[in-house]
Parts: sequence; C-alpha cells; structure tokens
Amino acid sequence: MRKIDPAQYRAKRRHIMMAAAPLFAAHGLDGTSTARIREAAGVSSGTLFHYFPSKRAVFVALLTDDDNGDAQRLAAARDRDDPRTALLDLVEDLAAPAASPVAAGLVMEALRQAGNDAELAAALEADSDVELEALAHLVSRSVRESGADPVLDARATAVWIQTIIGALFLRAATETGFDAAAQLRDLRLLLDRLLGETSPRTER
Amino acid sequence: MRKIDPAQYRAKRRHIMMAAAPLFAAHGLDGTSTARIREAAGVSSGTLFHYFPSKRAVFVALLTDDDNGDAQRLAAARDRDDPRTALLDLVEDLAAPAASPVAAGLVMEALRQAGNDAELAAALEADSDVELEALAHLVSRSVRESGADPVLDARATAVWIQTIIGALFLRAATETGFDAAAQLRDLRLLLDRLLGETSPRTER
DNA sequence: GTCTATACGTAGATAGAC
DNA sequence: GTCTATCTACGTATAGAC
Repeated sequence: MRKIDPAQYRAKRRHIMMAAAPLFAAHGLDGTSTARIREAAGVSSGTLFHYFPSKRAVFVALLTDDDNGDAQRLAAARDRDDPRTALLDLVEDLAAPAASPVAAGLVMEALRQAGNDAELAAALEADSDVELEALAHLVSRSVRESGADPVLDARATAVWIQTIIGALFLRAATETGFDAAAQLRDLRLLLDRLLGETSPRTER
Repeated sequence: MRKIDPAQYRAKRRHIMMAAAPLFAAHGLDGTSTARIREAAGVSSGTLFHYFPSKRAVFVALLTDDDNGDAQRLAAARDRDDPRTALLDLVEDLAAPAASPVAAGLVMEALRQAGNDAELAAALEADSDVELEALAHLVSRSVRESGADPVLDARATAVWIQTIIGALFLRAATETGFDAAAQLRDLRLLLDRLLGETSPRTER
C-alpha cells in the first residue's frame, strides 16, 4: 500500500521539526518535553511518534537535514577570484545564522549534546571540518595572492576564525538585544586586522 | 539547639556542590538527576535536600558563590601601571578557567539556563558588566598611554575581547583534547594585533 | 495517519525514624 | 544531620480504535 503523498509526509515532518526548534533552542533537549512539542505542532502524541522514533530524532533531524546546500556554498566560496574578499564574505555567510536566536540556540544545544552523543558529534565535526578546510584554503590563498600577514599559520588562523564565529553564536544565544548586524560589521573590521596588511600596504 | 559546627556545615555543602559540578558540566542541569548528584556526593536524598532546597539551588550556588574575590582582582588589574600589559594579563586571567573542562562546561550551561531564569541572568550580567568595565578602562588607557590603535572604540573593543574569551570557553567545553595553554599563547598574539601598534611603533 | 487513552519508568522532593 | 522509605507528578513512548 503506497503512501498517499510523500511530499505531504515530508511537509508534516518538517512542520513538527519547525514547531520543536524554538523549544529546543530555548529550553534545551532535556528541558523540552514531547508534550510541549506535540502541543506546539498541534498534533497528538501518537502522530508525533509516527513521524519520529524519538524526541532525540526530532532534534537530530533539525541539525542534520541540510536544506541550504552548505557544501556547495563552501565550494563556491573556495574558488572565488579575490581570496581576501571571498574570505570575509564567507565569514559573514557562516556567521549570518547567529542573527536568528532560534538558530543560535539550536547550535549551542547541539554542541552541548555532542559531548554525550558520539554520532551527533561526528556529524557536527564533519561539517565543521569542511568549513575549516574552506577557510584555511582562503586564508592560505590570501597570504600568497594578496599579501595578507596573519599572526598565525593558515590553519590556526582558520580555527580562530571558526572560534570567533562560534562566539557570535554564543552571544546571540545568551544575550538579549544582541545586535547581529552591528557585530557582523565589527567582525569584518577585526578580521581585516587579524589577517594583516594587504599589499600594497599603506604607510601611516 | 545551636549548630554543632558551622564550618563543617559549609564544608559538606561545598562537598555536595563539588560532586555535582562535573555532572552539571557534562550533562547540563536538566540532564543531571538528583539521584546522580546524591550518588556522586555519597549522601542520601534526604541529606541532599537538607543542604539545598532544590537541584537548581545547587547549580546556582556553584555559579554565584565567589570564592576567588573576582572583584578585587579586576580592581587591581584596572589600576596597574602599564595598561597594555595589564590588559593582556587580565585577559589571560579571565580566560584561564577555560583550561578546566568542568569550569568551561558549567559556564556554558549557566549561559543556557540564564535564558530561562531572570535571577540567574541578572547575576551573570552583573559580573560580566564589571569585567567589561575593567577591560574597557584598560583599553582606553592603552590608547592614551601606550599608543594602541584598535579598530573599534574602547567599549566595543572590550566587548569583542569578552567575546573572544567566551569563544575559548565554548571550545574548551565542546572540544575534546582542547589545548588551553596553546590557545592562550595564540590569544595573546591575536589581541596584540587587535589592539594595534604600540608606540614607538616599529617600521617594517 | 491521526486520534484517545494509558503503560511504565523515573523525576524531584518529603516524611519521619534514628 | 542523616538515613530509609515513599509520595506524587511527569517523562517518553506505545496500543489500538477510527
């Protein structure tokens, strides 16, 4: 007996996920009961567990269902002409979700849960490694092509860039009235400084 | 009927807190049962609730009992002679607890919980504001006295320094095998760059 | 596919003996 | 002050009717 409509099935699954997302972001995985998810999604307990085998599965799906084609965006950034501009744009792209409190909160909770869930940790680290590689590649190209002069080597610099982006998520998730747009502007200035002089460098 | 020994009372209270700390750090507040705390501390449920009115009270006590005299240390740093060195030393001092996975995990969980607990949020923000003021003061003095040239104004720079310290805690809490010592070395280099040239500046 | 009703375990917290 | 025993509520997840 075939499904009536696979598209509708996925839509409803997604509907439940979207209802659960702000709850997980605000109260964490353990702090969110299936009853609240059920209520927020407007479905019964039976329906919830028809679409997901467990509460954790809803959470994991939110983190691993990649609807934005992240990998493609990273690959495109990697190969752009001007590495310095490409790097700064990529950073902004990676940091942008911090503007959404829900996204920021979810990421924070994901990192927390990854400590106790090897499978989740592996998935997150895989994503992170791809990001890191793209960042390091662009830092490296910047050094060669546009005279950047970072204090650290390319990979370490990339790790720090990732770290700082993570810090933005942290602040977005915890600070009420966090002004993401202003922070992104500052971030660009700071990175410019961290990467060092461009060539030809300006004399003061 | 007076207490047998107030000092012993506080010691036992502290013993329970110390037993709970790594559990909260690893599994979060909601993810840690009173049964596990009880077990780790080697006391019964009755005893646990004799010393603390609730599980949350144990957690809050871990964050708000200031045993290190943080305020004094900040005030001392504020008024040191060489502001640039004082600033870098202060940053190291503030970032140092990130070397302890338990401390880092607790801080992360505290920030997460602060979103749903106004009282806790207020306490944490008060601490953070005192830190920020000391940092901004030192940045400001560095600009005037030692020719620092940050990209942003003193307060914004201080906020970013806090952000970067937060990033260290984040990584310490989420990354297994995090090398805190190495990161502190990098941090000093990065901040030096971020603060800009010292005077007399060196020509390359 | 979606519901109602509920099983079954474990949670936080308390009572009262010692 | 500390224990054992226990209360009540709520947690996730399932069963089975529709």
